[in-house]
Parts: sequence; structure tokens; C-alpha cells
Amino acid sequence: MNKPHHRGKSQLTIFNGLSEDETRQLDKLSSLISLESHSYLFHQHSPANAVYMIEDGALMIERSAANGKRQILAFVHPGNFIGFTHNEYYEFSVQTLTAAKLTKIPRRQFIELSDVIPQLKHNVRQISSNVLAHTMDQVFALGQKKANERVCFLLHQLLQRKGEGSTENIDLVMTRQDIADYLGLTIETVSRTFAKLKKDGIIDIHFAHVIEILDMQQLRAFALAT
Amino acid sequence: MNKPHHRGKSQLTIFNGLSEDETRQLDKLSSLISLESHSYLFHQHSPANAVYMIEDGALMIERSAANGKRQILAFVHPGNFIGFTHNEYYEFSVQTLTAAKLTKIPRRQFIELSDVIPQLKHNVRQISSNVLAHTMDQVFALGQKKANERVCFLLHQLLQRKGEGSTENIDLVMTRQDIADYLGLTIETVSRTFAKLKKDGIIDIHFAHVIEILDMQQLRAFALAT
DNA sequence: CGGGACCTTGAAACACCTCAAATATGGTGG
DNA sequence: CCACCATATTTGAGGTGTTTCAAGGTCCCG
Repeated sequence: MNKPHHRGKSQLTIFNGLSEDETRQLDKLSSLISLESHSYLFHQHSPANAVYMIEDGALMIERSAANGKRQILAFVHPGNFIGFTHNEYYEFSVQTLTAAKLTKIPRRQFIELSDVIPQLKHNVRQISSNVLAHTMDQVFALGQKKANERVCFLLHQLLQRKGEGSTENIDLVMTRQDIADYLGLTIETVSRTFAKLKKDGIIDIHFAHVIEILDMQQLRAFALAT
Repeated sequence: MNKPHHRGKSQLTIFNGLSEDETRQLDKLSSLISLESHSYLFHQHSPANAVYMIEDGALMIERSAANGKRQILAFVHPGNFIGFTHNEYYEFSVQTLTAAKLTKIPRRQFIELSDVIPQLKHNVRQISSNVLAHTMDQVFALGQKKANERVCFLLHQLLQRKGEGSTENIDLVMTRQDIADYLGLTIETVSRTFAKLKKDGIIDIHFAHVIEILDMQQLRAFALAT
């Protein structure tokens, strides 16, 4: 494929620090795929045949249970690397929140390549460490934080993947239900918590999906509380 | 070191499938350390200089916050491999629940060795996958399960590391507070939940720390609920 | 046998959930 | 471009599970 890969500002991607030749080797394995909004990239328990890098759009990683309960494990964005595992089957599903474009790389071949390109191996390890760290953060949030702290935790995460920029607006591409399933709350509690944060002057809600941070200091205090 | 390594029945350890020579190479890097009960192996944010394999005893992985809140990330047992990271600093503390013996291996040298021994590399990857899977299970439990389901979730986990044996007794080496901090509950809720499970005939409580499973089917139903 | 730490139990408060209804939003066809 | 519709969000009222605060009981170890 010849399309340029997404490269975030200072964000870590699998392409970081690769030589042109190494990048070419990866490119030879790659294909670009497009997905519609609210479609599945793959499902839990399906064979883990490929890894993906997000070029454009937003997706969420989810785990569902027989009784219909659903836990969102992460919201992912351009530059993120997903589907990497050493198990035979995926342990979660990945669903698009918007139309999306992804680079697809056969998993076996990707692993073989990462075994011979030290920089690529290093990147993969770094990303894997970050994924685990992110998941541990979520455990802490779900185990120890109150509803308002959890919502701020999410807003803070969404802010961080933009630059350390000013009090920008946050565009929430996910529904309240998605947020609830990420934070272990109900949709009503999420909605009420947003309302309370607005009343307290910490955020403003321009539209349901456009949030402005008014008091960054307080937001961070809630987000990092505990 | 010449002490034999712990090898669980079918449990995956870093030593799985290594040749005698490869095992010897690891042994040359290893030292055996002993820790008293309720002492720290290392603290969050300290330099990640070594990885460890548990030979004997029980420990817990914890993450603490400034305000005193604490989240237990895992209870670990003989055969488990801990401290492996590609970050410069540990992201959690490890504390002993009992007196413990561990094999200590310098992290840098361990990583170098795992780069040249395919089987060791494979084992490390497998273990890392398991750690992430375990953490995702915990996210699901904390986000979606009720108190009784969470307690059964823990009991079920503790049962699994013994054989698929019969209705054995479980020896809880951790305190009710540790359990509470693992499951995102309070100590009183944990205590009341145990009482309720006993009243419902699902478990029996011989001593506070010796639990017998009476109704395995119901326990699993609760543990895996959702 | 005594003392401290841990565990259990009770009662009341509270955060969050459930159920229900009203309102807002965003996409679509006329 | 607007009106309409389906869907998503907000808000209200009441219920429930979990927490908080407090007291009593149990266990273990010296």
C-alpha cells in the first residue's frame, strides 16, 4: 500500500523511528481497509488473524457477556494499534464509532517482522506496556472512583490525546451509553453527572456531544483523585 | 542458584519447555531471595531493575494513591512471574501476604536472554497475554458485577489455580480489607456478602479464612455472570 | 489469660440504579 | 431548507445496594 500512515505528533505508533526500508517492509504486508460507522472490525473469540493501525476515525474495544452486559475497555483513535495478541483468538470485539480507515497487517507476518526489526519490536513492547498501564488505570477508576471522578477521568483521557492544548472543546463521538459502559455506570448517572459538572462550572455542554472544559484544574483533580 | 524452580502442574511459567542448557543460562542470572510476611518486594515508581518468579508464598500487586485509596490488581502465587515491564519504573507495588521466596533475575539481562531463546520469548509473551487478560477480566468484574458476583469471581479465581479438584477448601491468606480493595468494595460489604453466600448454602465458612465451596455450580454462575 | 488486630453485625445515610416520561438531537425525505 | 421521525439525552421520583459509622465478637499470639 502506498497511502501515508497516520503519524501523531509525539504519539507512539508502531512506525516510530523506523528506517525507510523497514517502513517499506511493513507496507508490503499492509492493506488499507474502510469500515462504516457502527460496524465491527472483528468479534470476540474470532481467530486473531490480523493486527490493525487506525488511520482515521474512532472505534471502541468492547467485551460483551451472554446476559447482554457490556464493558467498554477503551476508545481508540488514529495512531492506535489494536488487535495485537499472542492468543489464537481475540479476547474482545472492536466496533467503529464513526466511519474509519485502518491499516491491516497479517498477525503472523507482523510478529515475524517484529522479531527481526529491533526498533519495531521495541515499539510493540512499548505499546503493549501502555495498553496494560491503561487497563490498570481503568481498574483503579472502576474500583475506587466515584461517578463524577470517573467522568472526569474519561474527559481527561480524551483531552490527553490532543495536545496539551488549551481549554479546547471535546467532541464526544460516543453515546452516553458507551460512556456508561466504559465507566461502569448507567446512562442516567452519566447524564446527571455531566449536568452536575456543568452546574458546578467545571464544564460547559454546548451540545450533548460537545463539551468545553472550563475549570481544567478541578477536572484534573477529579480525574486523578485517588 | 541450584534450588529447583517451582513448577506448577499445568501452569505456565517462564521455564516451560526450556532445555537443560537454557534453564542453566537462566539459573546463572538468578538469585533466591526471601521476604518476611507483609514486607514490600518493591514499590510503585521505583526503578524496574529485576523480574521475579515466585517460588513460595503469596503476594499481592497493589496500586496506591495519595489520598490513601488502594487498588489490589492481583493476588499472586508460586509459579507466577512478576515485575516484567518495558518501562523504566514499576507501575505498582508488590507486597507479601506471607513469608515468601522468590527467584530474582536482573531485568536487562532477562530481556536479552529472552531475545535469544525462542522458547523463553514465547513463554514471556504468553504470560504477558495472560496478565492483560486477567486485568481485563477485573475491569469487567468491577464495571459490571454486583458484590456477590465479585466475591464469587475472586473465589473462582482462587479455585482455578488449584487443580480442577473437587469441592476443596480455600485458604484465604489475604484479609477482608485486601479482598475489598481487590473487588472495589468495602470491608463490611465483603463480610456481609460472605455471610449471605453462607446463608444461601453456596459456601461454608469454617474460620474466617477457610472457605468451603458447597455449591460449585452456583458459584461459577455468579463468578461468570455477565 | 490478656490484648490488639481482624471480622461481623446493626442502623442509618447516601450514591447510584430503575422505571417512566419529557425533551433534545440529528438524519432524511419531501 | 424545513418538517418529521427515530433515536438519544435529560430529568424526575422512588427503590436498592453499598457505604458509613458504630459497637460487639472472635481469633491469634505473646
